[in-house]
Amino acid sequence: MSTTPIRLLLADDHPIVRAGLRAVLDAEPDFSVAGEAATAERAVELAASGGFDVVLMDLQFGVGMHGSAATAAITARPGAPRVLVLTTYDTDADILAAVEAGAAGYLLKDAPPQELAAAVRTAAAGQSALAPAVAHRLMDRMRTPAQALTRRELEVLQLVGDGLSNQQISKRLFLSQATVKSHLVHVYAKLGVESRTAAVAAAVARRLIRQQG
Amino acid sequence: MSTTPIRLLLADDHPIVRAGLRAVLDAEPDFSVAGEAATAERAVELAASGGFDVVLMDLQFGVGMHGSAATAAITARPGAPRVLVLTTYDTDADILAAVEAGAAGYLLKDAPPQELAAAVRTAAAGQSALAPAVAHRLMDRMRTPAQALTRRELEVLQLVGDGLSNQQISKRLFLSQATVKSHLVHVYAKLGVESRTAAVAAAVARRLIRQQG
DNA sequence: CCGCACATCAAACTTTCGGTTGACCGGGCG
DNA sequence: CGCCCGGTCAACCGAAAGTTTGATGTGCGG
Repeated sequence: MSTTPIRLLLADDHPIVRAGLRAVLDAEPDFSVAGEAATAERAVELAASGGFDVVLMDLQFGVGMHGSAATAAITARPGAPRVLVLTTYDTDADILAAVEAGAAGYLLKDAPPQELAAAVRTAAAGQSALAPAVAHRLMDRMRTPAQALTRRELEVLQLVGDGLSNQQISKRLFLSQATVKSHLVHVYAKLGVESRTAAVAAAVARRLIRQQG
Repeated sequence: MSTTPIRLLLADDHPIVRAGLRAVLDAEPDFSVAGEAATAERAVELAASGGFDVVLMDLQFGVGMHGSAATAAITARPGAPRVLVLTTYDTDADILAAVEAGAAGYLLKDAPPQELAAAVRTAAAGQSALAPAVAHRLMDRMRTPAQALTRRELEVLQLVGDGLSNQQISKRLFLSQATVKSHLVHVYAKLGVESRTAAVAAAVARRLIRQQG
């Protein structure tokens, strides 16, 4: 083992979660929590200033930059620390965004502490660390490609989420109702649901569309 | 100050959050974390066995009983500990359910530690502890009772937002479809919409219900 | 005690949505 | 070039959602 501890940066908007991570990780002799950030912007700033080996990054911050954007900003720099995403949701959109942003791992917050510590060591060693459940979801996606919604399908789905009827959507987009239905049928198939409200719920959960707020 | 510490029970499905709460609260000289529960069921069990003054209760557990149900179960017993709800969302549906279940307070997880400690002391003293943002929402509701949704209506609407059909909702809540429709008709009238998706969109915009994410 | 709000249910009705089938067109690619 | 995919549309039918009317029970406050 190395003689210098692994220096960690904790990025989460919840003080309670930061305290929990600090308590759990500082208990490990080879770890050293060297900084905390309550916003994604602050995490990018601190990571750029150097002095960290691994960043533990939340995805959903109350306000401001999203964790995946921060991850991309951090990993884009040469000699950047490894970023380990630690979040509550294991949705496809979140996982893919994190992986594409260059995350070295993806863990769920309900993971037991020893699993978390192991993942940090794996990431520090330059390897990938995916939670079993997350790895499983990625495998699923690979097995069934063509899950991605087309631009037009997302456009229709967004309007459904805004509360419009097929009639209203068809007028808004200068389409026939038949076309709107056609798009929605494809959306239902891709999302694995069978109603418009379920499609919206699934799409919001996967961050495919935005919900006002 | 009293000579005996306030004994706490932490109920949250995330080990990290429990560790964080423990770290933050054990630092207070007059607090003593006397137990942890990873499920709502376990929290009810432990609370019933006695030995706690205040329960810190999360609302969303990954599986099993909901936090508001657990709160109701705990506060229903004579000599029960005070329950302080500590969650991520400040929607009407969650807040009303918690308050009606007998919660002594409602805090958000992004609250600073000292606010949390203060709320625990307030709850232990037998008073109500509401986060400022939450208190404000409750005030708003009182001021405009006309279009306020009843608890039952919110409950139905939340399930609609989760993508369930009337049939599924009726089974989930042990109602007839007629009753579900009846509630929705009232919801539509109060929100000024005329479809379920529009109702969900309006409710999310007004933060009446929670949309995952 | 009476009224009112809330929650519950029933039945019949209209409208919208969901699912299917089939079709046309334009563009990208082997 | 021929093929497939994305986007467009039509007609149809059954299922679900939404509308209307009306009714019952319960609890709370004037």
